[in-house]
Amino acid sequence: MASLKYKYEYPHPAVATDCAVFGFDGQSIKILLIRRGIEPYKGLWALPGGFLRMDETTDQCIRRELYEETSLQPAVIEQFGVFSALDRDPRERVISVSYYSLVKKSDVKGGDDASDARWFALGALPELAFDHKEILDKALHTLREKIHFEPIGFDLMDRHFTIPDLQRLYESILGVRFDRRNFMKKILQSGVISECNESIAAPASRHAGRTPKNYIFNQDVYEAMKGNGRFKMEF
Amino acid sequence: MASLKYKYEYPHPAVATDCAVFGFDGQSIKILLIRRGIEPYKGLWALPGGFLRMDETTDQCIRRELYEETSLQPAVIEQFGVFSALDRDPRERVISVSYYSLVKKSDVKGGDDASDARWFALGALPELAFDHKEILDKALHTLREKIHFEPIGFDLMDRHFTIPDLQRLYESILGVRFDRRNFMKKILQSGVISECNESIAAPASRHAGRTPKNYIFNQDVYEAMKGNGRFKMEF
DNA sequence: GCAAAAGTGTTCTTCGTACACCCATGA
DNA sequence: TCATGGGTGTACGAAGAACACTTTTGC
Repeated sequence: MASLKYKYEYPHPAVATDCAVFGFDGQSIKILLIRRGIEPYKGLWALPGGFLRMDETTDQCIRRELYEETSLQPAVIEQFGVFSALDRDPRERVISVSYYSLVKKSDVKGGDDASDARWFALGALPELAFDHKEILDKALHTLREKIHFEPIGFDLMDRHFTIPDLQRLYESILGVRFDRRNFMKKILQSGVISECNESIAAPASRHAGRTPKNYIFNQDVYEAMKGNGRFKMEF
Repeated sequence: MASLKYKYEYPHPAVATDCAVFGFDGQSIKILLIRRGIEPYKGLWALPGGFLRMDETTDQCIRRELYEETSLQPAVIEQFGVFSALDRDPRERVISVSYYSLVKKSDVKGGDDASDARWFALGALPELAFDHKEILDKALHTLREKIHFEPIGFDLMDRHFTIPDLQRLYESILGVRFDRRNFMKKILQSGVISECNESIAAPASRHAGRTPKNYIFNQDVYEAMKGNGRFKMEF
């Protein structure tokens, strides 16, 4: 048996971080899961994450674990909840500090082909280890609340994107349909995106229909809005 | 020295909970703080809270600590963040799972006269122990975000209240002033409050002016709104 | 040429906002 | 009686919602 060399006057729980990584493939929102290679729950899928070290904050911990397990270094990682049920891990008492992350398709090159990491559609989730289904549900709920008031859609798409893609992203996250004309009018009026005339490498093969225009997100315009008025993306 | 009888294979941090308790006295929003009787930071003021036990979740922990330290059993306690800086506690590595709570003046009878617990106005805060100023700032930020879309004002007031009181509460939390007529029109139109003709015990001594009407919050109306439309209290 | 998807403008309604006067109460 | 604060309604402008046809593209 391993040596028990860390000693405390009072009992301490273990602390771990977990992260629900969201991605968008042009059609619908996806979740990145990792297949567990060890017990407990060996063979089941789980959120990336791992135990906190003494020389790192929880933010640093989840970034390190994400990089180790998926090669991702996402721009956006937000902490949204803590899970502390007594029996959530059969090995010992573990507190999970939970995060969600938004990644662009173009960032994923590394982690995507790892055989033990895969993207899953929300409607086709496998059975998850631990209480990770509960964590994922809360992450999704938080994301849905947040998308109304922060331009998080752009964190999920490439720098150049089309308005129909953006609309599909919103529709996929919120599970509703919008009127194309009103969506376009609203997002354009807000000023946070502008047309982009550079020719883009891959026009992304589609099946039929007119070729949509490309746009870019104006981070600076949004930053200015935060102070004065308020960015809203409700329908 | 105390015996170190709890042993682990890997190092574990301690886990504690802290809670920013908000109350409203009819004029402005207040915070409940506790004076520390022991080192570290002895004599300074701190948020109520304490260490997690192995037989309780963090939610149970903060409720227990609140009751022990302030005799409060608040209806509303929400977890909003985790603080994990390496040096936030000089004794050992401590992760703080942080909550805010909303209490009614009428609930406070117990904890209010405890000599080591006091309400402070936001503009007159004493020096706080640990990183509790940072925790409080984030709690306040969360509260400000939330008040736009959830009727949390009613959790801070007695069951019977007046519209001017409610307006002062919103103004105090958000730090702005509203037009009386528009405020009243909006809150009445929403349907979540209705006039209450029962005579109320103490009309709350005021200095001058017409006696305001009493209203009550319709929880059921609000619950119905959550599904269909959306409760908004923006100005 | 046909099906699928994208671009474009107008009308109507709803909501937000600005604004002034009278009334009840306590000092 | 005067000062303080509460109650009430209207008019204007901005934003949201509903709505149809034409254009481009792949098959």
